[in-house]
Amino acid sequence: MSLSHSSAEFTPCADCNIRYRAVCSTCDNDELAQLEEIKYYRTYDAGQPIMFEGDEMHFVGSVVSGAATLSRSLPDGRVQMVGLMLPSDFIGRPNRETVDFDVTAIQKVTLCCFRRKPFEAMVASTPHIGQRLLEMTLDELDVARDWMLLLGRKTAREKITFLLALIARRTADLHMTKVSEELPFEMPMSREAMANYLGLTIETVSRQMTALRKEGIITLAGSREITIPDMARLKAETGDEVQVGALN
Amino acid sequence: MSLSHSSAEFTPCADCNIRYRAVCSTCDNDELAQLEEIKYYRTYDAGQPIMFEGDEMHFVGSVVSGAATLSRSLPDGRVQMVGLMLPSDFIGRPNRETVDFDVTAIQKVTLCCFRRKPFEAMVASTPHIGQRLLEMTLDELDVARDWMLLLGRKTAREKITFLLALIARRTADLHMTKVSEELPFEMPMSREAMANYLGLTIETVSRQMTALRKEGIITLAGSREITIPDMARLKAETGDEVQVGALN
DNA sequence: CGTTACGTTGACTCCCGTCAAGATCCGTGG
DNA sequence: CCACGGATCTTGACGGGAGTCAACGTAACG
Repeated sequence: MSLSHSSAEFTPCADCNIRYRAVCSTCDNDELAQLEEIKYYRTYDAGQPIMFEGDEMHFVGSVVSGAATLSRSLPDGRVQMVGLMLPSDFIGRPNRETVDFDVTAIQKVTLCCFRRKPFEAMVASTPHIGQRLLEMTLDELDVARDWMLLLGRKTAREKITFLLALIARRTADLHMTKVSEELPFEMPMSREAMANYLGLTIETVSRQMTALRKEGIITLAGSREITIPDMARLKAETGDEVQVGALN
Repeated sequence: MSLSHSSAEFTPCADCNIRYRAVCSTCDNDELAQLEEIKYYRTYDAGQPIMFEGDEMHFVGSVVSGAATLSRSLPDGRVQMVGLMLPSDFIGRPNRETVDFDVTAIQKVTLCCFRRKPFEAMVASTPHIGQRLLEMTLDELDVARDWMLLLGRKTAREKITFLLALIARRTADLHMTKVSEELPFEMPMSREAMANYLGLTIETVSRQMTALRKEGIITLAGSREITIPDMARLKAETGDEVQVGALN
């Protein structure tokens, strides 16, 4: 038999790399012990589906490592990414029977899963978890609203440069490099995923990438190895910054 | 002195029309009494600003009647609506000092306000409120994600017909009319608000409305009085439905 | 009746999507 | 090791949908 996922080794919560950022970050030791009872790990390879829209939701859980996407589609096949789930992000919704978007691994991803029913019981009995979940959900809502501004009002170039700046910044944060100087990073997603994130076609994504390269705003080595020689110059293209030197 | 808002008569929570849907819906009598201590009403006329992005958030609260919008903007003035707040919806975010979008009344709106600090204390001490707030926030996130699909992937015509169907349905729900037959309703927002909702220009909105009128999909009496002779026909234009009769 | 805000319509432009052809990368197997 | 095939990415030609700019209509209101 070939499962679409595999189980991974058990890590004690105390040693977990997302211990202080995930839904469990405000739990005390007793609460962690309870969670440890109902948790298990799963990993999915890049490209593998994790859940399908309409499926029964058997578990909820946190992204421990890697990346997954949430996406919604129209009946004719158009797809829009609606969530990019990175380490510490929480997937699934308590008190909801079915999944309401497709969840897909875009990199090899490890999830810390909780069976839904016991988790719901814990949310009800453990205010800490509910409070943290509220905080995280409000943050996600904020992100979603910025994303709406991007989808509704930004040009293709602004969308692309915004995404590049976002990923570059996150990579820099992760590696503790300073943003001031030359910034090389790897794009964690395909052109198609970028297009679905930004509400564009892959052709437009590709053309914009080429244009940015030709203008020297980015350097490409292969399609995913990107260097940003001048972050300010990139940021100036996102539409988010006031243009200081602008005439009028 | 002319304030941008006025205070409204006090209504006991027990008599409130959003008693069973708002953030307080799961509160018991004691908890309601506590809320009643810190609540006050405010009304704003159509078009009036309620909060500005960046302002200190002095209060949070529920929409009791009327409608307000949340919107984000780019420095050059482009605007995207990111929330449409209707009766029972909750405005503001506990544990956040500043407002992060503009809040504007689009109809005469009455808010049931709670001073932020005491409300935060209640959220911390009253699990009921936090749980309800979590539920409502998750619902909003769902709405935001559908909205992202609309903004990123739908055509102008699909956007418009979706919005018309949405408002028509909500009006029908409110008046308990059956959706089967001819459905007249009033658009609660200007062409500009529609454009900001949909990520379009007012000209495109106007043109699409005219086109729909000429095709007999809607009837217009004035710019806001709309009748839908055949709901199925409107829905078929939204892109959300599988087209049963479609060849291939 | 003038003023002002709001909505409609037209002419034109251009950005981005569509369709199609190549190019590049990569894993698999002969 | 190289050939093959498929997936992914790039590039080009082209067209159309939606934006821009401008003029005009219409409704609301003092």
